[in-house]
Amino acid sequence: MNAQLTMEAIGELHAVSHEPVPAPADLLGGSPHARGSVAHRGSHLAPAHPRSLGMATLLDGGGGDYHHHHPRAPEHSLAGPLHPTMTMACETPPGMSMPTTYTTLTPLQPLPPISTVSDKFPHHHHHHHHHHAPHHHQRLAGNVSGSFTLMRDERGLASMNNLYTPYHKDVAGMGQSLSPLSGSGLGGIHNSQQGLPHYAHPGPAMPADKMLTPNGFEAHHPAMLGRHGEQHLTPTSAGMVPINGLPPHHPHAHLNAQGHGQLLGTAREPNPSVTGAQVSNGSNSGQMEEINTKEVAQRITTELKRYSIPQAIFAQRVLCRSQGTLSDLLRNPKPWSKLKSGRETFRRMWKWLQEPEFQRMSALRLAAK
DNA sequence: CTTAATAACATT
DNA sequence: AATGTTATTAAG
Repeated sequence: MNAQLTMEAIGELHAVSHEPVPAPADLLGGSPHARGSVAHRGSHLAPAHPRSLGMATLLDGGGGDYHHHHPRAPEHSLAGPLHPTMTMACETPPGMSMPTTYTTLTPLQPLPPISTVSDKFPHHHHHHHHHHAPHHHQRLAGNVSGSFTLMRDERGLASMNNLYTPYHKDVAGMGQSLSPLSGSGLGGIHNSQQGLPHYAHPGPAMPADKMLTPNGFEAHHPAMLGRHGEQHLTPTSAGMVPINGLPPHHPHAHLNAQGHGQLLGTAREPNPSVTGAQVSNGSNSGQMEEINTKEVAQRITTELKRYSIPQAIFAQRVLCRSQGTLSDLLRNPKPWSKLKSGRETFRRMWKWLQEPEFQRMSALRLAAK
């Protein structure tokens, strides 16, 4: 049964087929969604070309064939012990046993640069206290590797290999660059190349599958406002494996310095130059200051599409909300300042974005319906 | 703010 | 045509 449960849970995520490739420029074929009118989401078109990702390489280890334990647990039996870090869904599964965690510290690779930092899992999300003063806290990149090291076999991960495959509307078009985006006016993101995501390597430099998958190691996001140290997480991705020669190479164009004062609420500030924008923020998992809801919304949307995760699923498992809510939030994110209780929802989204692949997936397959 | 229900569109 | 997703809207 477990198997089934598990599968069911992860069943949500089927095949994945996306690529960091900056799509051609489909620019949402136009989803004008005229409110109150017919003809809404017109068409997402732009059938992406599914490609085999190397994501599997990430942590496929646990093909997900061995399930034992959990004699009971009828509904949500969370087949996998997650870290206390992540915010589990709303309901706390009764039989939550975490000791089972086989913290398989995969040795991964003996990264050269890493040797000192030894291990230390900076996995202390949650906990809003102790902040490090803005001193020179130069964290070695190595530290990062250590953090990822703690990824343990997640059978659920297997799902990553093949995620959903429902809509292929294509996602690459938007990219997380967040352009001007205007809450309600323009809505014209025609910036075709706006993408330039971290993996903006449209070039012909990918014979087979050089850049693995996005691994979602987006360590930094511009969505946060307020001050944050800058932690250059160089996600060497534990599972990155020696496939490409230059994994952590993100040609970010960090600029975007807005942030302070007003959280572009109505977003009427077309800041095209802010395209890439990523800087500030980074290590604040416990409590974030202001979250650029707009950004987060966009990002979430992108990621969801990237992995073909239906809003319903994400909303329910990660946000503990309904699909409609999420849809609305994503479409009309209100400025953090104006949010009251909705903040939590956004927090979760933000948090999710911060999570590494593993956790993200785990969260998704938490309670199976 | 959120849910739940539903219409509209997309995909297979 | 069937199934799946998202956008919308009314109600709590």
